[in-house]
Amino acid sequence: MTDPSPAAGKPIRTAIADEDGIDFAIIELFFFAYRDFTSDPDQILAEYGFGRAHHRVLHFVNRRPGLTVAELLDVLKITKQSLARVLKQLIDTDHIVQVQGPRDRRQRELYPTAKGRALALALARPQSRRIRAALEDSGATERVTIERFLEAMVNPELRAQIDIVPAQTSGKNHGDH
Amino acid sequence: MTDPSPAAGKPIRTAIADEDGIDFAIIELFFFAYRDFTSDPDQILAEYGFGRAHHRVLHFVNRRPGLTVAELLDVLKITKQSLARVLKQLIDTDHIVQVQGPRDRRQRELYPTAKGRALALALARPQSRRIRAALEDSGATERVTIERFLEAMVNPELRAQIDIVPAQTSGKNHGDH
DNA sequence: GGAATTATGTCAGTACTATTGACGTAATTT
DNA sequence: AAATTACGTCAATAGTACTGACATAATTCC
Repeated sequence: MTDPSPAAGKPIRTAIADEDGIDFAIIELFFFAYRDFTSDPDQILAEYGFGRAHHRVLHFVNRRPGLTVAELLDVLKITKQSLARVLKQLIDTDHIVQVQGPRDRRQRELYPTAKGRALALALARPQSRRIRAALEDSGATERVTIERFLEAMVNPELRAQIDIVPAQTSGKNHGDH
Repeated sequence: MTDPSPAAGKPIRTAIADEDGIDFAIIELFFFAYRDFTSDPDQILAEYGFGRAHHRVLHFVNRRPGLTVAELLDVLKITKQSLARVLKQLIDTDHIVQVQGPRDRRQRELYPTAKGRALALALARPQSRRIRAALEDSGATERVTIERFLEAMVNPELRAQIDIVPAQTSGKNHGDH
């Protein structure tokens, strides 16, 4: 069980290099960065018995209040069934409310409650703090550089969704490219 | 079921803004970017009946050939039980071989086979392509800026692990800080 | 040498997130 | 009136993770 079976291939003892010009450094960093990035809210969510799926729903309902279930499914790229349980829990715990669509009464517009808004903020706070610290640490004076890079990492056909994000109520906006 | 129950909070109709200076733009971009970043290898993995966990194991075994099971657990920050199934499958399919530790015979050093090396490369290729394209698209001439930012996003105590990555066989290395 | 510790493997049970497929209801569109 | 759309729900399944417990072999400590 310890030694490879006779048929098995021989062990390769050299580390994978930048063969074919593959950027292993950034691939790996992206993994570590995202894992730690999500670990902050995970701890808060656990107190509520929630998971990451709840976070994502809560985030987008706060970002685009009034979006419909179909729109939410499209943004999250998950199935109706996957959303169902999570959304139901958020509604039952009074973090999100459904309002019948004004034009189309089949639709359910999703809005955060004050409670849901507060939780979304609490979840985002440590993430934002981490980002700010990282920008300072790394000496990236240009926040925009990071923003553009991340946006360029997203599939082109999805970038439209991102730009849907409404103009902020604060004065800050960074153009609608 | 459509209208909120009487006890429920009222819907908040304004989008969450940069309240408290929270960087929602980058939070959201990070989510989209990582999702698309992982979607490329996911498709390849599906052909083998593998998932993301297999990818991560394969990646690190290729990056640090000869690491032990304990070291792998430490890097991935998962439990022995979570690793077990995935590692077993990779060994059974001849992507990874175990070699008894030379000094400590309790240890199992993990090495990729030629097959495992090839799969790791195939999985990394589209990811690296996406990164390169994103750097060009976003006009980020400084790859290092992105690298530093991502590294700064990682928990400080974990950065040591990242630096363990051995010097590449190619001439390229970026200091061993 | 014997005891404690370490490295690994395995078993049982559970949780969360996700999937596909099917079906039902109400509302809108054709 | 018929077809389509939006939503909700049921059943079954998969992948990844968890905790806790236990076994074996090898090493280290006293």
